[in-house]
Amino acid sequence: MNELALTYRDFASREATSIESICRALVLHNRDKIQIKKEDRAVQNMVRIVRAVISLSQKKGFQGMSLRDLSQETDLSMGALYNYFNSKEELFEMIYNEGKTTILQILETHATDENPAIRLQQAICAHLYLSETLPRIFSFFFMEAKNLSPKNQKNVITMEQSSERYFEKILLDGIKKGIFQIESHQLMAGALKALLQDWYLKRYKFSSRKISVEQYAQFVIQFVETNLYAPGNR
Amino acid sequence: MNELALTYRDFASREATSIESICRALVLHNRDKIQIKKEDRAVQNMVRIVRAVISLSQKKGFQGMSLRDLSQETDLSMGALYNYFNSKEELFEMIYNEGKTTILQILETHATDENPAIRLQQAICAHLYLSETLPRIFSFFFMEAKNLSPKNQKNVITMEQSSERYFEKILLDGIKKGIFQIESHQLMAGALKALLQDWYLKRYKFSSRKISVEQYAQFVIQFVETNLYAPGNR
DNA sequence: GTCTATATAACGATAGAC
DNA sequence: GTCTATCGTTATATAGAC
Repeated sequence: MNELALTYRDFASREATSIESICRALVLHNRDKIQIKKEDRAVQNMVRIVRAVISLSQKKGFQGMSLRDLSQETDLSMGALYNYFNSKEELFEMIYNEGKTTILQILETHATDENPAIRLQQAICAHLYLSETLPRIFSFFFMEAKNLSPKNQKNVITMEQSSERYFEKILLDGIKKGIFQIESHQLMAGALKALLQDWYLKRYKFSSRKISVEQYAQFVIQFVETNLYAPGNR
Repeated sequence: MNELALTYRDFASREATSIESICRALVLHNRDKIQIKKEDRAVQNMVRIVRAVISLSQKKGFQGMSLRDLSQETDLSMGALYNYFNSKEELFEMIYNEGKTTILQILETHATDENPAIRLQQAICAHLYLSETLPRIFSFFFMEAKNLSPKNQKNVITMEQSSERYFEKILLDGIKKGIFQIESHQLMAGALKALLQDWYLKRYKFSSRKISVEQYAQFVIQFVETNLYAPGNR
């Protein structure tokens, strides 16, 4: 087995990403909307709320989740919930925006090598490891993006495509430096993104087959690289 | 450009798949649930209903779609709608089951060559062309499968995985005959499925880049085949 | 076969006691 | 800071006129 450019262990030790850390940032960024004064209590309960939202959305969709469902799942009354947000829609946007910020930040932190071949491997690993840590957040974003209000719909495209553009840039750099031989960096980046998404959208499949995230990273890198260096590629 | 094992033109001329034909089958299979006696009228209005369901679900999800929305979009009153189904959940299941049957049938019809290399190309093309004809139905299935009642959840897995298993079988056959050299036919089939799903889940992307379904078919075949014949493959 | 009108339940959201 | 009680609205579903 080849060495991975980034191991899950290394990634996990450098990034303490969790729902907790996202919720702390979320509380700080929305101090005006959240009426609870004690920060620790606000974060603590927001964690329960976010966990419940993601879990219930997975079962019936965000629109299908009622605030009574949410109240029951969090053991907070309806009245209490409304101290943490002003409307159901606002709750969605708080979660969405905070997750988006966190994810994009982390992806850019880990792929830094100046050799595009290595940078590509780092980016693939970082994306997979992050979605391994927060699989339900990733699939929540993918499945519920349509619930964003029209004014925020632009951001969806930005989020959905921004990581793809990041891969495109790496591929372009590799082509320019004569390392990669490919015809369409756009199709290639899109295909790569599809393979990365599969990891969190079909989680049950991989876990039932006992495939680890590092094994899958290795597979994806191999699968893509075969096409980057094959001269017959169209 | 290599010749495709199956062109879109050939596929389209053999298959007259459309929402209309699916709705006709749907009406016939649910004669007990639909109270409209004249078949033609039933089919005609069911087409409007199904189109509206898929369109509204795309915007706000099936759960987020109210029957008032549906009434407005179809120009049928609430009362009239209930002559076509007995509950919102039943409507969902009628559409889901009928689409599932149709799709699986068609996929199996087109990949028949005894050479696994060619059969694989045929299956890839058939899957892409069918999802090109009915893109919104495919993404409806993917996004809304969670709305199935628990007793039908088993079927989801069957539907989601049955086409993947079909690809697995082709790959296994190719390995046995010494044509393909791959380590894990399961990972390979999964990756292939992810690439095929990308076509209907990210439709806006491909259409804005003016990539035709045949171009994408060519790309996917190339992308996968490079890995089937590369001896370095893990 | 389709309509209008309505029954009944659940929804998001708020007010005020504690 | 959280609760209970309840507001006004909207949901699914049905009944009966045409």
